Amino acid sequence: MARQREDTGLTKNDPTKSRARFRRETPDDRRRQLGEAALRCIVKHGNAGVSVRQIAAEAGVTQGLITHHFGELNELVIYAFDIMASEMLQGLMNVVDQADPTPQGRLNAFIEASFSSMLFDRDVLGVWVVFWGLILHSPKLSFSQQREFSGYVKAVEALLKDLADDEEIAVGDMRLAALSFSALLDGLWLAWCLNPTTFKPEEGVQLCHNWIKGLRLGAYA
Amino acid sequence: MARQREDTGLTKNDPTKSRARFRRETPDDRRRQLGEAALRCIVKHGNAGVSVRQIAAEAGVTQGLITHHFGELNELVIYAFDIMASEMLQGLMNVVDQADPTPQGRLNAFIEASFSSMLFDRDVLGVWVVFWGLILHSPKLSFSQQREFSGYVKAVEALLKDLADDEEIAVGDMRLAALSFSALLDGLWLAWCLNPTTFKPEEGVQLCHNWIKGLRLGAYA
DNA sequence: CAAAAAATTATACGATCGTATAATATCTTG
DNA sequence: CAAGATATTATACGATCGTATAATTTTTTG
Repeated sequence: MARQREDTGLTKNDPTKSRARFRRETPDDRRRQLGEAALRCIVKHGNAGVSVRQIAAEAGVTQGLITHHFGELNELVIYAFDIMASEMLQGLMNVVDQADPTPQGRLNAFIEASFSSMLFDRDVLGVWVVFWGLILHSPKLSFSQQREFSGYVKAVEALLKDLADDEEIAVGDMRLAALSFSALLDGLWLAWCLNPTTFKPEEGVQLCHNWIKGLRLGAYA
Repeated sequence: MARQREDTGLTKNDPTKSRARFRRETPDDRRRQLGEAALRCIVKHGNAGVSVRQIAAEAGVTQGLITHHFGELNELVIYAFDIMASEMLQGLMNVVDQADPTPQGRLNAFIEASFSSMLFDRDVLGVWVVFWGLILHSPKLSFSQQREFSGYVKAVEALLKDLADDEEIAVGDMRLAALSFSALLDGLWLAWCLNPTTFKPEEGVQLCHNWIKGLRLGAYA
């Protein structure tokens, strides 16, 4: 029996303008498009979205392109993770940099942004959860995550250190304090996304301020 | 061309003793065995372990049994989640109940157990991460998780309330305080499992005590 | 001990999966 | 404008997936 031709699900890659049937793109551009398509697939279908065919279709391209540009699917996944992680931290720090340039103002902006729809979003968590699962089983991806997490905690540590310096708060180990605050943020994020009826984002903001009050009162001296 | 017979991968289900080729079990027993086999598969292979064939092989049984006892795979997954979640909370509370029966002793035991290998384990997180991913896309599983999380936070709240009553600590909203402490624990757990070099479990315990010190100093009044 | 009940196996079907290979189309360059 | 470089498509292969169905085996029961 003859094998049936596979359906590519191809829909896009419009040359738009010329009569060409597809457009050639710079490897960098195409890789970026594929990375972003991968993120959209993960948002839509979770782990099931991590698939050569689905991602290629989402990018409006045939499957072979992924092999061509990334060798294997896992490499595309790592690339997509780096896109997402860096964009997220970038977005967060942009908000901070546009805030009132006092230690208090910057930290407040960081907290508000953390509980805004930019991060406090089930779709966003969904993507992270998929990556966490992969990180636990892929050394390469684990390495990327370590870089990302280190950058995040360092940013938090800088914010807290500025506050502590400004207000002369005694803190024994600033790295640990930053770790604690990061963990609080992540934990609240996780809890809310898994079950948004548990508490309101404003209550999350309040709890962050309570944590900072503890810092001010010397709980971490 | 004739279709090739599928390999069942069957290895167990020994009748051991009689000459029977397989053993009939109570539906309850078999369901439990399949649930535990599912958890082992998830530990070993992450999301990829959630598969009828792999779970059946792990349980030493053929695939049809899963359809027979659960109808569809998703139902088995929900059952496995309930097994894991209830065993975890149960194990935690057993430790607490065997501790020095003062509010301080019980809370300390809870913290120590949270950072012991019972929970602070990459394999354990790996299972949770898989379930989180499924919870975000399965309403039925989401419902199970809400029950589980509610029970967990209530337990934390009871521990904190006993401490606050005993030491006459002012706490504005005990539910929110418990939510914060739970989030801290979860966040540290997540961070450490994804990258165990970030901090030492003892440092995590220290951070919990710092949080409680903040509570004592009135940060949540 | 025969017969009914139901737990379990056996098998099949159609989908989708990741990757490899060769053909083809587009774009750049001389 | 021809020709080379390579981005892209087209196609194939074998594996695994979830579920449905029917045959078989064990166990209970009358």
